[in-house]
Amino acid sequence: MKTVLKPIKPKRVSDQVFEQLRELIYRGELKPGDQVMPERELSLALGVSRTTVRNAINKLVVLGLLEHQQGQGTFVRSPEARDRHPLALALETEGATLEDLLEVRMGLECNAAALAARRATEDDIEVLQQSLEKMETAFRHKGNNIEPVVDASFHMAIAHATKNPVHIHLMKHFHDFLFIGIKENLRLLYEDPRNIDAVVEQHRSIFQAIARRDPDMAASAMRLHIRFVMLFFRDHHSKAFLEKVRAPVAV
Amino acid sequence: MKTVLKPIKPKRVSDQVFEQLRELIYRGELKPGDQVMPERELSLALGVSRTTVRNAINKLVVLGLLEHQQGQGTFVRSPEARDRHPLALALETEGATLEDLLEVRMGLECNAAALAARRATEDDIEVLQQSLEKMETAFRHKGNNIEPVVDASFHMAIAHATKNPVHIHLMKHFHDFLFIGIKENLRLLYEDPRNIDAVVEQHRSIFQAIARRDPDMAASAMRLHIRFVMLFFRDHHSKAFLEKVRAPVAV
DNA sequence: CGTCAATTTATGGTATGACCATTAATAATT
DNA sequence: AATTATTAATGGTCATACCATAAATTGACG
Repeated sequence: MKTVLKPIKPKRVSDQVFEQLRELIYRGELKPGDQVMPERELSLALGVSRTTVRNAINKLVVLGLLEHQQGQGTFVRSPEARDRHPLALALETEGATLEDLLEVRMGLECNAAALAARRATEDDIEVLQQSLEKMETAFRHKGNNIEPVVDASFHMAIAHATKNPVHIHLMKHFHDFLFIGIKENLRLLYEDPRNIDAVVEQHRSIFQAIARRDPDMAASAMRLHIRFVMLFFRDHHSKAFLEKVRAPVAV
Repeated sequence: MKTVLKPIKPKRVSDQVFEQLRELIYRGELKPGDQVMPERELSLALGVSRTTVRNAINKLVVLGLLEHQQGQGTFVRSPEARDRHPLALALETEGATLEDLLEVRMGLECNAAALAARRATEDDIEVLQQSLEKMETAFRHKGNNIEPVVDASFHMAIAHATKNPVHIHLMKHFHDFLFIGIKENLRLLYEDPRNIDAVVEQHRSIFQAIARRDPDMAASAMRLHIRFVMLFFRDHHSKAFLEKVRAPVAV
């Protein structure tokens, strides 16, 4: 019989720091514009040398997630400022549309939702619920000022709940063109409170399905959610197109 | 009058080193596969600290131009290899299994099959058919000597038929660790002619569904195919896995 | 009192030098 | 001849000190 060898991980320390920081950004705990802890503090807090911390941070700087400002600090770059991401760029040259992105997510995430419904731990469900509540309260308090990152964190939480390292890796690595690329458009979606309400409701359905361990319902709820977003943009774009046609004159 | 001021250069030392090295690569003085001077030598030759040299090199590594090999040196990456390895390497350290990969493919490719059924052109269908026939004849002539690449090309053909640049892009990046990484295991699958026969049959089902423009059937056929491979690897030492897969499968 | 320059402070950037970790080549052992 | 230890080369990490830059604070001066 073929023994399953243990998956040893000889990770570099700086890579582990890198992962942690990237996670903070993707989960929204470090929002665009935020200043990250100074290198000296970080090295102290993590128990590693400043050299190692610097390597990790530099990596994030090169990837466009962070930005150095000597004498001032290191800051999280706004997504709009990092449209130069190689992947995002590659997609543009291929003429990818928002709908293309959502189509792929349809396949990936419906499957992921089903897997999550089977394997989510109590902790996973806890995280999902928190993410959901975060969105609900943000909606009630600020009205139309919802950060797209809250949306993304919900989907990333589902990814983690699948316990599938390939899926998790995929979502992390391609996060930029799976979410960031459409952040501006998401703002459009969130301009209308009715849409926020609908999205929150859809998220709740997904959450409940996962919490009840119902894979089919989870996949189905996710499908409805993504389809909703898809239809919104299809509709919105056609509307914008019509407006352009009707008002062809000056600004 | 406003004179065009010189683009002042308050360059960081490490950036200057970075520029020099990048220039060497772009000008071809450092060709793919070449080893770059060890960090200690470089720092001596350039009259800067090793720290600075390392920063410059790390930047090039993140950008994919160089590649570290601890204990061995730092090498210039070939342009073709620049996109691939990071994913496959990262996955290994996370202990991803074959089943994890197939799970993700389940989501991606079932969706893709449905899309392909809707959008495939006559040319796409032609390519799919050729890929299918290639496998069939290879099976009849050489028996158990099927190259995994034939399998892969079928799936890539479906990806192209979706007309979704995001999916195509994803599959390209996926290809390396999705197919090449499991070459050995695929050989195992193809050792048994019955398996080849089954896989060919499954591919034919997928093809027919796409040719008949039946999205649901295409997705369903793809689901059966991937599940077959999944179950084979889950317990390929079991003689009776064929019976298991013939049994009703609810997904 | 207000303005502007000097000083302080916080933070990233560079410099040394030592040691750890990994790998391939080499020597030693059987 | 094959296997096993040793060594050497190289990237990775650590610790400490100091340099460079930019904001905040202070203080002299009008």
